[in-house]
Parts: sequence; structure tokens; C-alpha cells
Amino acid sequence: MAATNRPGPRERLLAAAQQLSYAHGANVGVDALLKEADVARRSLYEHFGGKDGLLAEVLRQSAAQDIEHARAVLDAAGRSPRRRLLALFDDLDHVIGQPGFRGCRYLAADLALAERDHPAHAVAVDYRSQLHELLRAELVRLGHPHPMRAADELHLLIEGALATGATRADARPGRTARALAVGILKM
Amino acid sequence: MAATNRPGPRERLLAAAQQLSYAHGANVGVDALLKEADVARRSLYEHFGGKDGLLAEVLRQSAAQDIEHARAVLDAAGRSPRRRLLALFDDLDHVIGQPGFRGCRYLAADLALAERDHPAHAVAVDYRSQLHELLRAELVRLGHPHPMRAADELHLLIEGALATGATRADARPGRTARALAVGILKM
DNA sequence: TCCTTGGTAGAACGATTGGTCTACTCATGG
DNA sequence: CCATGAGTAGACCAATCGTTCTACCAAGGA
Repeated sequence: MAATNRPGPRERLLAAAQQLSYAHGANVGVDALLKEADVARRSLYEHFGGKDGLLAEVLRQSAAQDIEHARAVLDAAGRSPRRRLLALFDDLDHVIGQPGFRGCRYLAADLALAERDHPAHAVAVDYRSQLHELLRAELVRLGHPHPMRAADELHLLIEGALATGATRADARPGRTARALAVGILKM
Repeated sequence: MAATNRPGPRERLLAAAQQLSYAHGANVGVDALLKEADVARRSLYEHFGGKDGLLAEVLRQSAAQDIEHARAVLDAAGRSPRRRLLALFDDLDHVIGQPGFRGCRYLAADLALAERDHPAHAVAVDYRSQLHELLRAELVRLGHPHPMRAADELHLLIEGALATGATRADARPGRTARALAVGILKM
């Protein structure tokens, strides 16, 4: 019975697509995905209806994981909203420094997929609003006078750090963003 | 003599590619480019050696124009380094608000072109270092105690504003970035 | 005058794309 | 026992990709 350890084709496809679509952009060939997942062609179309469906689902899964990760980082930092928010920025350079880091998945998807009604865009919009809400909630708890505006600012810092990290990871943009975040939290 | 008003095929190709490659990403088909430029197939390969060459040249041209534009904005703002730098951020929302705005060209190119040795990457690196140097020079003139670090910060704000603007232009990220820039210039 | 040069128009190339289809395997449950 | 459903393997399809090629044309200089 040592056989069925291996996840089903659906899971293997998601894992392979998550990796390859990030590493090689949205232009990964279907063949490459199938080969990496070691899955029959037919499984892709049965489970996801096509390449676009798979890519959208991958983005959905990533978004859930990323939000979950952010929540975990927040919670690991204790109760103080200030410390919790700064922990998010401390985590940035860790994320950016990872071997295959190539910038923000969701921005990359938005830029690469020109068709305005591609399902991926909706996922990206949703992810951003969730992250924004996470920030805002902490700022409210912190008693910040303008939590909405401050959340916009922190959000912009995160996007800026990820964008900068995509091309100049050596510049330690996480640290830079954190320094600016400290200024925002003081107000 | 009213004939030769029309620019040559090289210029028409560059113009068409600048527009289309921004609007539809790096995946524009060669056929679409030729049709838009109203140019013979052969001209593309004679002038640029192929699609990649054309795309790289477009990026080079864009970089030169963008740096030139930044310089013009700086100079139009007078002598005060503080005012000059803030003018750059005032200009951001103007850029972002333009009809077809889709984020930073160079970041999009970096994310879309997975091959690490594509000529476009070198152009993007060069563009960023030029912009960074522009910022740093003004900060030096301003007498900022840490011009290099501050340039990193301003640069990150610009990237963040462009990234945010690509998907949430209504949030006026230029204004947000400007507010944060003011804080940096005070130090 | 001829002949080079730079352009157009478009057929054709092989490779690759995303997607469909058929045939076979194999475990499971009635 | 065998019927069903999920999965595999791979041929196949039309479309599109970037590229190369031939054939023709028009202006300019020797």
C-alpha cells in the first residue's frame, strides 16, 4: 500500500504549474506543465478545462497560501500591532532573498495577461484587497489616525519592495521598505 | 515632394512596437507589428535582426525618452532640489492616469522575459541605474545626509506607485508616494 | 543607360502552440 | 465477474509562431 502516497494528478498539476508559471512566466507551454507534473494531457482538461483555468486556479491557491502566510507572520509577532506590522516587513527580505524569487506573482500575471477579462485578474484584485484589509485592521488596532491612508502607504511599500527585489535583490529593498514603514506607524 | 513626410520603415516599426508591446505585452505577434507599422516583413529582419532585437531597441528608445522626460520635469521645477524631486512625484499620477497605462515597461519586460540573457534585461538595468543616479544627484545637492539610501527609498516609492497604478489607478498611488517622499526629504 | 540599394508583397518553412480524440490500463464496488 | 470511472499514453489537429525566401518595384548614382 505504499503506492498511493503520491498525490492525485490534480494536485500534481497545481504544484507543477505553481512552480513553472512563476519561474517562466504565464507563457509556459502545456507540454512543459504535463511533463513536470507527470500527468496525462487529458487530466488537465478534465480538471481545469484548459490552461487558463489551471493558471487561474494556481493563482487562487497561491493567494490563499500567501494570505495565510501573512497571517502566520503577524500572529508569530505577538500582540502589539506595531510589532506585528513590522514583522511583515521583516519577512520581506526573507521572501525576496529566496533562490528563485522573481517578484510579485499577481502583478506579473496582471502585466502578462493582456486580455482584460482573464479570470486571473479577478484573483489578483481579490488578493490585494485581502492584504490591504489585513494592514488596515492592524492600523485600526494600533489607533492610527488615518488607517485607510496608512494602509495604502504600507501596501505601496510592499509592492515597491517586491518590484525592486525582482531586479535588484541585492539592494535589500525589504529593509528599505521597513525603514519607511516605521515612519508611517509613528504618525 | 509632399511624399517623404512619412518616416522610414525603421521608425514606423519602432513606433508600432513601442505601442503594441506595451499594450499587449511582449507576446505581440510579428504579424501584428508588421501590420500596425505597415512595413514589409523583410524590413524587420534587416533593421533589427529579429523580434527580440526590435523589442530590445524599443526598450532602449523608451528608456532614453523616459530619462529625458524625467530631466525635463526636474528642470521645469526650478532650482530647489526639494521642489525638483517632488515635481517628479507630482508627475507620477499624471503618468499613471494616462488612458492606456499598464505599469512600468521595464519591470514588465523583466517579468515577461524568462531567459536571463535577453538583451532587454540589460536595458532595464541601465535605465534603473540612470534614474537612481538622477535621484541621488538631487539629494546630494539638497545636502541630504544619506543620499544613497534616500535614493533607494525614493526609487522604491516610484516603483511601488507604478506597480500599484497598474492595477489600482483610482487609488492615486502617485499622491501616496509623494506624501512618503516628503518624509524622506525632511531627514 | 544600367545597376545597386532599400523597400514591398507574400508564399513558404519548420517548430510549437493549445486543444481534441482514441485506445489501453487498472483499481474498485456491485 | 465484470462494469465503471479515472488515469495514462500518445497520435492528431488547426492555428500560430518567428524566420527565410523569392519576385518585383522605384529611386539614385556612376
